[in-house]
Amino acid sequence: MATTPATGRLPFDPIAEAMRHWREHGWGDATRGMGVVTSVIRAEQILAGRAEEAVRPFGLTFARYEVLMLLLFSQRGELPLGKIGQRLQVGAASVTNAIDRLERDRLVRRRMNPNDGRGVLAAITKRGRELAGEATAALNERVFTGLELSQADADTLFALLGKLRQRAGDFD
Amino acid sequence: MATTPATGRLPFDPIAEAMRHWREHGWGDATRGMGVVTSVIRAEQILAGRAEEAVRPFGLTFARYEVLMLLLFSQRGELPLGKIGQRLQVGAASVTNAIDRLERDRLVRRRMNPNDGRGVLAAITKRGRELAGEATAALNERVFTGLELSQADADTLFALLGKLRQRAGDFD
DNA sequence: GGCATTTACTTCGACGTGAAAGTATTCTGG
DNA sequence: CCAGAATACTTTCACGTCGAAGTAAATGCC
Repeated sequence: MATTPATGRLPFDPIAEAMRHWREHGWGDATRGMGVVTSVIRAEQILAGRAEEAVRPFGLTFARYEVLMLLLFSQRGELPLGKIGQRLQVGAASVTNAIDRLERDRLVRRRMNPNDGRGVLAAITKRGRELAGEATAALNERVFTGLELSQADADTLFALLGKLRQRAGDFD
Repeated sequence: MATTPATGRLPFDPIAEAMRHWREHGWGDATRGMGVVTSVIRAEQILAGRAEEAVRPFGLTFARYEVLMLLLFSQRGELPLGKIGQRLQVGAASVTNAIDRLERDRLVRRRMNPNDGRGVLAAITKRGRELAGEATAALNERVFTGLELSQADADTLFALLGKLRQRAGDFD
């Protein structure tokens, strides 16, 4: 009848396997980078999947949740769409899309930007604030706490990813 | 006229900023996890974006490239679709989709599985092998080498992500 | 002031992905 | 041997994302 999304777990590490192939083909100098990139991608699949799952009961996606939190934390509870894209590092089209759906669910309202005739402000609603709070509680409890890494490992991982992000030109 | 995808870089780390908010709201025990999860997601955006870019000139996406490499490395140059999903950890629908497009571009051919009437084998073609080789050269040169991390940092990062993946039940 | 350029969004199309449901085939327990 | 369950794919739908192109308003520069 119905099929589940993810398949079963493997008896070996597919990334280690790929690295073996890389070496065998004489691409040794790229092996480390390949392993890192592939690992980041796979870790993201796992963690993002959990986040998505935690937030789904609230009718949210993680992308929309992020927009909501950004607005929640903003001083006036509203931001120009462009700023949102900048902060979340997604293209303008993605922001338009997210705001469309948040507005459909009355979690956000679009407003003309009084200081810029081209601009649009997304303003979080009361409902939006409430839902953001509930979704955060779920995320904190079901995903952010209880990661399968010691605090020291988590700190190291965070630091290394920060280094990578910064050097990649993400901020600063 | 046309707008570029990503916006400019920020003068501060948006993740550090979010962590500050988390602490202010009394969610201190989830702050570390939030930082790690968010960092992994953001790092993936950066690295996957580069990989996608490197592979695009060959008419490939990274997802399809991965399928191609899996077939290239397989002993007979062909695998049942189910195995592919298992190895890449994606759902059956995604595999069907990827194979559809690879077949459209004649990089892969579908074959009935002689040992299982329900099954389908994806077999890489000569063109597929050639393109996979070229795309790999581009990836190795433009993405996998020259990561902005020292070898030691890269090794640590790889090890930590491996620990995370394994404990999350990815393999083993 | 007035025209070219830039900026802020929106729209459209292509793509990958998960969820859910459908079909065909193989396996299993009695 | 056969009915029910599990498998292997496919299909459809919702969604997020990028790339490209379009519109409208603000800026810049003579």
